[in-house]
Amino acid sequence: MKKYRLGIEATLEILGGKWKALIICLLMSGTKRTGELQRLIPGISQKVLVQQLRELERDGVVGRHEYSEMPPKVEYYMTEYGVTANKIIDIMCSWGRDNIKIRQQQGEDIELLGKEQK
Amino acid sequence: MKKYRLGIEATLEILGGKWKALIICLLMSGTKRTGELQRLIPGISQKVLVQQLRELERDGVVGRHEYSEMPPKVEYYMTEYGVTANKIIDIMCSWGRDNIKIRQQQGEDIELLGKEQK
DNA sequence: TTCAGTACATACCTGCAAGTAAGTATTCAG
DNA sequence: CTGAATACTTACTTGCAGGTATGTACTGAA
Repeated sequence: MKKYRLGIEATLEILGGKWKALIICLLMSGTKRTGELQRLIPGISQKVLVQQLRELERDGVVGRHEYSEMPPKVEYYMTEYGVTANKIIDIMCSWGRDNIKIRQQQGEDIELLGKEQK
Repeated sequence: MKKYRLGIEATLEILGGKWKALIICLLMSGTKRTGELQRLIPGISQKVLVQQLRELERDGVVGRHEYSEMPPKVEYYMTEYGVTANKIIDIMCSWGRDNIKIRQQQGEDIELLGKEQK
């Protein structure tokens, strides 16, 4: 019997992996192929990418569509349920961005890459 | 130079520790002493509690007030900045609770302890 | 003079998420 | 029949968050 003390624990299990939020952000803007994700996330290894995608799939957040073609082609997309996480991701992103700004103003040597919209 | 790809990474660094969200939830409802927190979080070790509190303090989320009394007395509380995380914590909690409910309906052997309000 | 209460620190250990590197399967193009 | 392209496995290694156990400092009560 698995026990949670707070709902947030379940949330962190699903979205708290090192790369999961990033993967979700990318899939939010549309279906992506495996190799595409890999190119969009420099630094992640293939093993870990597949692993995180499998976990997100298991948790019902992303879907996987395998075309029976050769060479292989697999696409990942947000499920209907996964899209409900949108609000969380957005809030966490904007709070984090604010936090980074504050720390920059305090002279910390940090940077937010890319221009996240909003 | 520390680099972030998305704001959410900074958020997870601050709120993503194993016990941090729980600590914040408890402090949301008022100032607490060290020992009090320890009693409210069965399972956490003293070392880790202190460690997480220090990190939250370093990140400006909680404040620490030390009374110069004997025996020692220390109190922790949410800072003005920390309170801005309220919305995140709430959303993550409610999304997680929904997730747990769904999984229970699917017959998974999990449970949400305590009766979180709302 | 020993113990209880409080809030730590310090040293050491462990498990698991993540990283590295190499192998598998399939088909078509040349 | 070799190599490229794609999407994976599998085996091994590493780093570090978190856990365990014990020590320190201070004072008043018994």
